[in-house]
Amino acid sequence: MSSVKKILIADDEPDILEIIQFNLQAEGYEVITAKNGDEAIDQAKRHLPDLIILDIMMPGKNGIDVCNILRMQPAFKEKLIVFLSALSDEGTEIRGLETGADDYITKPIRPKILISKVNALFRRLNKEGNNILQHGDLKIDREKYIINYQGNDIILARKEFELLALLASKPGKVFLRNEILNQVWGTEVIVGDRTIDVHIRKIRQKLDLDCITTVKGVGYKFEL
Amino acid sequence: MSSVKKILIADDEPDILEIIQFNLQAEGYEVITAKNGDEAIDQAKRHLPDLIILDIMMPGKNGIDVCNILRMQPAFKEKLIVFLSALSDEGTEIRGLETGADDYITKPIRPKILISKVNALFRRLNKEGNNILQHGDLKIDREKYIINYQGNDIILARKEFELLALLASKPGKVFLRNEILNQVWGTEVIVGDRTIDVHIRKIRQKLDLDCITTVKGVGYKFEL
DNA sequence: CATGTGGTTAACAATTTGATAATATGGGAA
DNA sequence: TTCCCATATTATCAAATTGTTAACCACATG
Repeated sequence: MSSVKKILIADDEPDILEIIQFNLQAEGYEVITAKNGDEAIDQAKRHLPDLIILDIMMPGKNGIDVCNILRMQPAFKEKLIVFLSALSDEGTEIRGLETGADDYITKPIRPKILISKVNALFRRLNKEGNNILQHGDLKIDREKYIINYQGNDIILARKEFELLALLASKPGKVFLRNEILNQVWGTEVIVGDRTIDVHIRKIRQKLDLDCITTVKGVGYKFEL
Repeated sequence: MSSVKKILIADDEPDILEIIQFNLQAEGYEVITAKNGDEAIDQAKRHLPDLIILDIMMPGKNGIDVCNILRMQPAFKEKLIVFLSALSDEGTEIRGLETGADDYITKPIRPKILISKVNALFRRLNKEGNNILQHGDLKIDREKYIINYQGNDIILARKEFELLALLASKPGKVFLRNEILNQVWGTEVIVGDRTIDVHIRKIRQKLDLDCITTVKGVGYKFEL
């Protein structure tokens, strides 16, 4: 299973904020809120949400402005952005879609439809074949062969990467030294026991983070 | 520019069919129509449209049925499918999205919004496999076999071009040497391993730009 | 036929990686 | 405490991988 998705909602009407937040949380999403455009940009940068729902009509920076600003930054080029607005104003709706939003939701909010749309967006995103493990601030992208911790890319050598990816594929599970050898080195190759330790060491060193626990006499496990 | 997109519209109400057809054609799309579900499936198979707009309420097979049937076939797994229905019936709307539709348009049709949505859908789709790849100052025109960097055309030989185009088709993704061989050279041909390196070298040389990263023991990736 | 281009390969250089040996550390049992 | 054992750490070296250059062949073109 992939990790919990973060959703940022920006709207100046507290009622709407609450309705959406409630429904999305009930669906298992992690929700962050913002009461205006500037706060939305702030929160977006801080939390790097997977989906951003922007009300178009907001005091100060409106939703379209926010979208434009965010889309300029690489971190938000590929994120999902959805607009929210009153059914009536057709003009802004069009501008919204042209700006590079991924969908459009009209008020009044119909919770079930909201949730369906959100689910559909994520489903579509996942189809794009993402191979990313995420646990907290740690992202392991098996396609890009990149580890990212708190926004910084960390480069691991092949064996190191594969070892970490294996352990992180089932957080909490203790992998026996044998399992590790089979999965990472294959059944053909025979290497000494210390070899694993050395690789574990290098991972721990490069990721300045205590995420691999030794279970003495058994093996290693990944956890935060 | 990429090729003209084909759109199939299925609705049992001739008026609506005509409105949509007129507007989309005015926007430069190629339009195919169907008056019911069976005809829609027929036309879809014949023309392989890029986008299918299905009215939910149709005599015989309804839109959801059609969607389900088409989605079963590999050729339509990745195509865009959009539902069309009266604003009122919330239940079917949800079922529609759960079925695997990409969006939802409510009647009455508002032409401008319809067009914006359609454009937005294609824009999103084009982010992936298009004929013109653009990343920063680098343009890769797969149709014309031309690379343009900061306004200057750069001439690459065919293999060089195809190799770069492949890597750039998924920025960040690491392509294994095997993948590269299969995609650029085909499965029949067998060439030595150094061949890839040499082509990579020539690309790096001609594009005075550090955009190809070596991932040792794994492959190469494109990124800025 | 001379010339140029594209594609492949061989040969060697440069670099990185991974395995091992040697040694240190730390927790638990006697 | 002292010993034992499993793991941690470090440095080192061999092997694997990639980079670079030049040479070669095929083929098209004038």
